[in-house]
Amino acid sequence: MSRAAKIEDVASRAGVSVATVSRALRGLPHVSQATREKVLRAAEELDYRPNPHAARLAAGRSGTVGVALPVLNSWFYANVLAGVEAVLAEEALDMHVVVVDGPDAVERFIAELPALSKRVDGLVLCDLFMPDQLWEDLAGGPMPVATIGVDTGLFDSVTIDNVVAASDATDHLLDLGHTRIGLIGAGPEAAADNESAALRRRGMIEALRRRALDLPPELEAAGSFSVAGGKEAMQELLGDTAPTAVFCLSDEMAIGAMWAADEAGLAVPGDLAVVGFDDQPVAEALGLTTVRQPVSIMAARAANFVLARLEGEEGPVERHVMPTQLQKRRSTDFRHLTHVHAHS
Amino acid sequence: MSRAAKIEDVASRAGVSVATVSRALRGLPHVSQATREKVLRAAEELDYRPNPHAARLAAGRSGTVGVALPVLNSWFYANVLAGVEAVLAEEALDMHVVVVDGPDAVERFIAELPALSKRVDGLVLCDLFMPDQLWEDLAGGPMPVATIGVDTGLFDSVTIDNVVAASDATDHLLDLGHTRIGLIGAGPEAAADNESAALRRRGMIEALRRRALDLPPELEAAGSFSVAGGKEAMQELLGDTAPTAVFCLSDEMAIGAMWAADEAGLAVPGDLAVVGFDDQPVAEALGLTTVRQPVSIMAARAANFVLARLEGEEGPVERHVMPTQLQKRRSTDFRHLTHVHAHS
DNA sequence: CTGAAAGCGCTTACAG
DNA sequence: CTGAAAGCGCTTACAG
Repeated sequence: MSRAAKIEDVASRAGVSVATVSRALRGLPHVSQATREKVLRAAEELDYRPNPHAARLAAGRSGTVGVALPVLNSWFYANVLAGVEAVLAEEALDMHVVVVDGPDAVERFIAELPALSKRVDGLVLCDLFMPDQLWEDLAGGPMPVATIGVDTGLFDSVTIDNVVAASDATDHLLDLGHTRIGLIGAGPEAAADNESAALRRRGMIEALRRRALDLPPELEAAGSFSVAGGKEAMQELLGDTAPTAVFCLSDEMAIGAMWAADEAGLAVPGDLAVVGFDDQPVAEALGLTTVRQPVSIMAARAANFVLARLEGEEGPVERHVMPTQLQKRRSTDFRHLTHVHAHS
Repeated sequence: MSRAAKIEDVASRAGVSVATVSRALRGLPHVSQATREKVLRAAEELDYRPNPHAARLAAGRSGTVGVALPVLNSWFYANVLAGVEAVLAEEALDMHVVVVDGPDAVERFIAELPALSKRVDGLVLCDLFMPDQLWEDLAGGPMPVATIGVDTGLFDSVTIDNVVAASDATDHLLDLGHTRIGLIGAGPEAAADNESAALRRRGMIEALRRRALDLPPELEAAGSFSVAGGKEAMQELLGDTAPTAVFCLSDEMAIGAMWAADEAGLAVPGDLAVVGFDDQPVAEALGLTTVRQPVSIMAARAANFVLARLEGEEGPVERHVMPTQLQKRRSTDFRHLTHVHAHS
């Protein structure tokens, strides 16, 4: 009802100076037990809440960690955000979300970095791709940074081995006897703005090469990382030169591909085997074979890297490569394939 | 390289006072064109970025809107967050995310409201349920608030008509000839912490009553709003008293229910018709009949309500009830049903 | 239109 | 262990 209490009110009520209140409330040393209790009581009685802006201005720290990611509403990034948020909430740190969607947004992000550095103490950057020079500029700055999905060698990072993950997935399809395998999610030009996609493409091509196969242009289709994007890409791939299997760079895309197959009257896996990427819960429900990556753990680890640096950790750059696992399910099940072959 | 410029540096470089710099940079009136340009140039040359903490402390405004939601990584809430974020980013406002998961977290949220009110100018509260008294306390405060999924009558709100949505879904199943219809997502005790679920349950019961049917306990199963939760709930419902149709309170749950049905050797919709809620993209891909709600629009509208109040809008409380639409798809397709009947 | 000055509410050396 | 005082970097009446 009355105006909010400020530190001065607490000080006078406790009969001490504001400096002492500040120390006592933040749990700093050099405060006698008796004084501390007196202060805590006064603060309690006044329902005192420190003004964060004043504290941040005075201390030169924001108690905030920034998180940059391309979108908020895909399964993968929503889980990244949730993972980071959980860690920060535990430490009573604020989270500052920045959505960096597309090349223009990256430019804006870069331009606003000096401003951003005034409002966050550290940064988690997820799947943000920018020129080397800018990474180095960032590294020259004072802010601890951890990256997810990108490994610059300059910052603590948590990634997966996209090449291995993709070649595992491809090997699985090859082992099932497929020779015409399509790729949905990355075209030959993927690289600048989506390094992960480029690496997965490379892993796939390497696996094909080992069996003397290649990835002709008519078996590749890019598209947005969504159900609709996957569907459209699959439709592009259908026709005379249709593959017998597709590797999709996200589960959403894989579901879209299965949808397109269904509409075209193709059975999965009989006429078309499908592999996804991520292993979101829906994938298991649908029997979708997919590459599992431990999203929450990756996000939490990146957040913890930043926290450790904020606490003064000085060690060398940590570059964690997390394991992925191919989850083999119905969408590539050879038994189904056999079954279908019996039909034809 | 050198230390970051502050407003004083800009002032002296432009040859004006800091007050003038402040006005010029924020586009306030009463600054001559010539002066403004001089200031802008100086700011540009020094790559000046205002310190947000100082500005917020001095102005008593945070330029930040808070968003509270139960989780970040479900489809629905991820889209709520994305919708709010898009609106705020457009206005160059910061977003402060607060995850309020479960009753304990609600208590903590309430306890921290005084602190929160110092760091945000307004609040979007999504599916937050608390005692009437606390809503009134909030309404007594200075902060503009908009609610999503809750209509207290005290704040601008955007909701759907859960009763109608659920009875539409139920009517659809009844029209198809189902008489044993299960409910997944809300038990008889749902209410305190999940009003939407309680309302949907009521809508279902009303639709059943109109046909002289009821909802016996063995046809209800609560569970977490996830694929796994839906699966478990469905498994509970299977057995001697299994329903021929289920209404699930989220698409994730519906997908889990279909999964359980599949594992039990039941065909959808032949042996079990399934209806979901939300209409996420995957639902269409799977042919899942579901209630569509316009999530992004709801989120954006709530955010805009808060913005309008922040800009001084004084009108009466806005209570928007958004339309929902039942999307009829394969998972309840009567033709399939007929087809199956022919078999038996 | 412009400036001098007070003030926003904290934290942090510096003394004692 | 504790306090007085300066300072963090802005905004905003108040004058002119």
